[in-house]
Amino acid sequence: MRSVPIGEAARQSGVKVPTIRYYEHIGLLPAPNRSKGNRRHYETSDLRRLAFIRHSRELGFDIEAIRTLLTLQDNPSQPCATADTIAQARLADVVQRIRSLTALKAELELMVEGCRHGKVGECRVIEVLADHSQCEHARH
Amino acid sequence: MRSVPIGEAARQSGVKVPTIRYYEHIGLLPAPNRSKGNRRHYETSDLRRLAFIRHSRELGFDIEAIRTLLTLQDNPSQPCATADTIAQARLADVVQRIRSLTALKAELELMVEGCRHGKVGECRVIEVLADHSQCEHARH
DNA sequence: CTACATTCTCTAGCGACTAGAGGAGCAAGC
DNA sequence: GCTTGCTCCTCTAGTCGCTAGAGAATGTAG
Repeated sequence: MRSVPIGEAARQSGVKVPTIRYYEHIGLLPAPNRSKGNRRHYETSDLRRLAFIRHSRELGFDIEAIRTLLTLQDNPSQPCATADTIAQARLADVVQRIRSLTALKAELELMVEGCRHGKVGECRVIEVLADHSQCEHARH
Repeated sequence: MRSVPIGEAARQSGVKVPTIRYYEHIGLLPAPNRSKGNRRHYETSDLRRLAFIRHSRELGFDIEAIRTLLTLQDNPSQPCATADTIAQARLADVVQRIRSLTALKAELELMVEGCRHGKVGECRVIEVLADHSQCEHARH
C-alpha cells in the first residue's frame, strides 16, 4: 500500500490539491485509481510525474511544452532533439525577458530618483509616464 | 476638428483598437463623443491619456496602479508620495523578477549544455526536470 | 456518536486582453 | 446610382494557469 490520497500527494509534491485535479482534468496527469469512497489514490509513479510537472512549471515551461516533455520522458529511446529545442527556446525567452526587465529597471530607477516628493504637478514619475520621449535608455 | 476615429487613435497611440474599447469598458479611458453614425471620436486629451496608459503598461504597471496614477495626474496639486510608492513597488518587483530569472537562466543553461543530443533516456534536460535535486544553483 | 478534516464535483472568477460573429457606416471608383 | 472594400459597431466567448467557493459525501480521532 504505497498509494496516497490527494492531500498527501499535494504535500509531497508541493502542488496544491485543486491544481492536481486541474492537471488531471487537462490530461497532464493520468486519472488515478479511486478508493471505495471515490477518492483519488496516487502511486509513486504519479508522484514522480507530478514532481516533473512542478519542476518544469517552476522553470517557466508552459503546459503544452510540459505535455511534450512528458511524452518524451515516456519514450526514452527517442532522440532528445525536441527536448533540447524546447529548453533552448525557454532559455532564449528568459534571456530576452531579463534584457527587457533590466532596461525597465533603469527606467524606473530614473523615475524614482527624480521624484522630489513634492506635488504631483512636478512629479517626475507622472511626468515620465506621460511623456515616453523622456525615456532615453530603454526602447520599450 | 482635431478629433480622430478609433483606428487612427490606435495608430497614434500604439494601443490596439479592441484594447482601447476595453479600456473604456473598464473605466480607464472616458467614453468619447460619438459621430452621427455612432463612431467614437477622440480628442487630443484622450490621446494623451492613452499614451500615458500605454507607457505605464509597457513599464509593467497593472491596471489598478494605472487607475491610481491617472487620478493623481488629474489632481496635480496633491502630494506625489503615492505615485512614488507605486513606482518603487514596481521597481522592487522588477528587481526580484530579474533575480529569479537569472537563477533560472543558469539552470536552463546547465540543462542545455548537458544535453549530448542522444536518446531521451540519457538526456540531461529530461533528467534534471525529473529530479529537482540536480539543481544546485537555484533554489526555486 | 460527534466533531472535524479531507475529499468530491461543479461552476465561476482572476488579469488583461484577443478573437470572432454579424451587422452598419462610409469613401472611392464605375 | 451601385458596388467594393475598409473601418467601425456591439456582443459573447476564449486565452492561460490556475484559484475560490458552494454544497455534499467520506474518513478519522476521541
